Amino acid sequence: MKYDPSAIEGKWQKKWQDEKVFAAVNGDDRRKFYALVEFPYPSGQGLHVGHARPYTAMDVVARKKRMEGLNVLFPMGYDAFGLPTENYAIKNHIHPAKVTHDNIANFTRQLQMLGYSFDWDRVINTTDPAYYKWTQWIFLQLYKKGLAYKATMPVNWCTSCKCVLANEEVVDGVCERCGAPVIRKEKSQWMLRITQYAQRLIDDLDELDYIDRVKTQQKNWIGRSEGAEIDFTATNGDVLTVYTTRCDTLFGVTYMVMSPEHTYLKKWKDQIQNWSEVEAYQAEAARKSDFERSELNKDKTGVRLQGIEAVNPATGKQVPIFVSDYVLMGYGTGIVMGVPGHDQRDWDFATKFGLPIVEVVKGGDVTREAFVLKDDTGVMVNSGFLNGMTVKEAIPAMKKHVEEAGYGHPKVNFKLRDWVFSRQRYWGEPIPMVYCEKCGWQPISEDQLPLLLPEVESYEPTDDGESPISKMTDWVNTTCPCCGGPAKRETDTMPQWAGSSWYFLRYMDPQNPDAIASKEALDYWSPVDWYNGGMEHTTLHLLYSRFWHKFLYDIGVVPTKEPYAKRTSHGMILGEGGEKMSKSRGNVINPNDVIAQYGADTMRTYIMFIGDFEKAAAWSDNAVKGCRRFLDRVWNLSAQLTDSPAYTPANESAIHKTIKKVSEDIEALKFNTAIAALMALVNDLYQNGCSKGDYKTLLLLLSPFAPHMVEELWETLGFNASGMACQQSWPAYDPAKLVDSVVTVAVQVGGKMKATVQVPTDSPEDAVVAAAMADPKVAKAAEGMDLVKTILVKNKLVNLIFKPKG
RNA sequence: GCCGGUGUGUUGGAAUUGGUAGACGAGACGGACUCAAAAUCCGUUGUCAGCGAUGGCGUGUGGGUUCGAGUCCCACCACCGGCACCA
Repeated sequence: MKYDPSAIEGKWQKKWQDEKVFAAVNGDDRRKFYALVEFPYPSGQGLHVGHARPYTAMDVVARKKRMEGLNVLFPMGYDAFGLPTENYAIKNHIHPAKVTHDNIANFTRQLQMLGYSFDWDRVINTTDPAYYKWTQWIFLQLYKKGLAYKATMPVNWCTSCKCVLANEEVVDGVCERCGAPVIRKEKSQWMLRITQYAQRLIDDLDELDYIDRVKTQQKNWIGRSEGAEIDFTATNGDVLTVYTTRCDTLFGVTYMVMSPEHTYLKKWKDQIQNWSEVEAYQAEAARKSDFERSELNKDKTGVRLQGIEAVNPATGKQVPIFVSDYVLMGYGTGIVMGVPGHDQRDWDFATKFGLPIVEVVKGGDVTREAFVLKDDTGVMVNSGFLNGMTVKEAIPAMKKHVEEAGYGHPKVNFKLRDWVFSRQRYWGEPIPMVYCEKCGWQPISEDQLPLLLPEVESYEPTDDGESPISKMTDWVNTTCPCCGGPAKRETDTMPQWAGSSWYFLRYMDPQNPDAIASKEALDYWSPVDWYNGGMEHTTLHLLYSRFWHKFLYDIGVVPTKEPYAKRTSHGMILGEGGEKMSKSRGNVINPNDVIAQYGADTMRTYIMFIGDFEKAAAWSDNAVKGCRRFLDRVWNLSAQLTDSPAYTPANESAIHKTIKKVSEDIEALKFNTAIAALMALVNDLYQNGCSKGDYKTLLLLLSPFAPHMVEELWETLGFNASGMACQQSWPAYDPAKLVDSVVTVAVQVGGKMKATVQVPTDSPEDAVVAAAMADPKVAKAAEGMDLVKTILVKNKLVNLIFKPKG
C-alpha cells in the first residue's frame, strides 16, 4: 500500500480527540510538565507557517515528555481582542465578536489539521466575558494596591489608529501595527506602575533558564543605571536636582539644562527676563514628535534663561541655565548638569553656545571632543579634593562627599517607563472604573464583574480621541459605587497585552467561575516549565506578564515569583529566497496548501528540519519534497521487515546511538539534527535489513514528528496491543551498546591529516602508534625521521611529531 | 554610537564544544528501470593541478596561542536584530 496522508491523518486526529488522549490531569501523581506556546491572535488571514514552527517544536517536546511518563499540560487559546479585528469589523460592518468567532473556528480547524496534541478541553479566549472577568479583576487588585493610576501626560498617539500606544509599541517613531506616524499628545490615561518592579524584573532573571539574548534584551530595556542626585541652588532660592552617573565631574560643570516641559519654567515666568523667547522655544519643542526630537535633530538647540542662574555646590560658582530639548522630562529629574569636557552631548551644546569647557579628567583633548572614558586611565584634575584620584576612585568618593555635605545622595535610575494602559478603542476589555464628580475615580465592586462590553452601533474611533463606547450614554452614565450619586464609566479599554499577561494561569483551571484558577491547580502546575515564543515579545508580552505575575505573587494569588521557568525563542520563517513573507511580495506559504499536497506529517517534519530552530530560515519547496521522500522511505520499509522482535545485530549500535541523539537533540531544540539522525538510520536499515524490532524503535522515535503516519503503521503492523504509539514509553538506549568494537582513528603527522587506521576500541597508545606507523603513507613520512612525540586522543586520533635524524 | 548575534560547498545547514571540516537534505551530473516521462533505485559532487595514484589549498580578512583552530585570544570587514540626546 502506498503512503497516502490524506487517507489517514483525519482518522487519527479524530481518534486522539474522541479518546482525549492528550488530556492533562489536574493533581495527578505523575510528575507534571507544562509546555507553553504563545497563543495566536486569530487574524482573518488564518494560521501561517510562522505559527507552525514554534507550535510543532513544542508539540514534539510535549509528545516526547508524555512518552517519558510525565503528566503534560500543552494548551492552546486565542488572544482575540485588538485592532485588526476591530478595523475589519469597521470596514465590513460585522460585529467584532462575530469576526472573532469565525476566525477562531478557522484557526482551530487549521491547528487540528496539523495534528497538535493540545488539550482541547482547556481552550481559552480572551474576549470571553468569563475570561476577561479575571483580567478586570486583576486590574482592580492593581488599582487597590496603588499600581494603577490615572495621569495626564504626554503620550504616544497614533494618528491613524486614533489611539494611545505604549512606549513598547512605538517603533522608529511610527505605530508598530499600522506604520502611521506617532505624535505626542497630552491625555489623561490609566497607567500601571511597572517601574516599581524594575529592580525585581532584572534581579530575578538570574534564576531563570531563559536564553541569554532574551535576558540581555530585557535588561537593556529596563535600563538600570547607578549614579547620584545632586542639588544645585538657583539664584532665586529654588533647588535644582540633577541626576548624573558621573558625579566625579561635578567640578567641570559650566552650565545647566532644563527640559522644555519642566514645571519650573512656568513657575519662574515672572523672573525670566526673556520669557517670550523661552515660551516660543517650549511651543516649538511641543510641536515636534519624539521621533523628530531624538532621531532627526541631533543638532543642539536651546535658550539661555536671563535673570536666573545656578550655583555649583562644589565650587560655589554661578553657571547659566538653559532650556533645551536634548534633555528629556521623562528620565532622571528633567534637569541636567552640563559637563562639556566629559560628555559628548554637552560638548556639542557648549561648543554651539560658546560656553567654557573645563577639563576635570586628564587623558583626552577636551578642545577637540569630550573625553568620556571611565576606566583607570583618567586622573582627576581641577577638581579640588578629587585631584589625583582615578575616575573609579573619584565616583564613590564624590558620592560620599555629597551625602555628607547634604546636597546629594546615591540614586538608581531606570529607562523603563510606566505602562500606558488605556486605549481609545472598542474591541478590548472595559476598564472597570467609574468617575464621580464628588468622589473621584472609584473601582466598581468585584461582584459586578465582568463588566460587559456594551453593544454599539459604530466601532469607528471618534475624532475627538475618545473611545466609541463614549457615545453609549446608557452605559456610560451610572451611579457612584461610593456615594450613589451620578457618575460616568471609564470608556477607554485595556490594551491588547492585558489578556495575554496572565493567560497561562487560566489554562490550569480554565472553567473556574470563582477564581483565576483554584489554588490546587496553581500549586500543581506552576510554573510553566518551558515557554517558547517570538523575540518580538521580549520587551512587550514577556515583560508585562512577568510584572503581573510578580504582582499576583505579592498579593498571594500565585505560588511562584516567576511565571516561566524556561524561555526559548524561534527564528522567523522567510519566503523562498530569504525575503520576509508578505502578501505584497506574494511569497506567503499557507500551511493548508502544504498539507494538501504532502500531508501534515511532511509539513511538521520539514518545518523542524528546515534549519537551526533559533535562526531565521528560508522556505524551500524542494526541501519539503525531500522530507516527504523520507517519510515515503519509512513507509515503504514496512513492507520488507524481517520477523525478529530483536534488533538486527548490524543495526544495534546505530539504533542505540540514534535513540540517544534524538532524545538529547529534542531537549536542546536541535530538531534539525534529530531528523537528520533518523534519516541516516533509515538509510542504514535499508542497507542492513530491518527487523520488526528495529522498525518499532524507529517509529517511536519518529512519532513526535510524524505522528499520524506512525500511528497508522503501528496499527497495521499489529504493534498496538498496548495502545497507540503515542502512548508507548520513549525508547531507552543502553550506553554499553553505543561503543563499537573497532574504531577508526585519524592519524596526523605534525598536525596534518595523513591517514586513518582501524584499531580495537580503547587500544593503548603504543598499539595505536604501531598501527599508524604501519600505514604506508605514514611510513613514508617517517623515513629518515625520529619520532619525538605522540599525542593520543583515545579512539579518535593520534598525532605523530617527527624530527629529522641526527 | 551602544548592546546582542551571525559569517562554513551551488544551496538549507552539520561538526561529540580544541581532535578526520562539509553529517543529513536540496540541486546538479552519470547510470539502472521504462517505448517514453514521472516516481523509484544505485553512483558522483569543496576547490586547484594531474590521465592517474597523488599532492597543494580551503570555514569573512589579517595576526596570535597550540602537537593540532570552523571552534580560543587580539585587530579588522560585512550582514542581521535590539536600543539610542537615558545625563
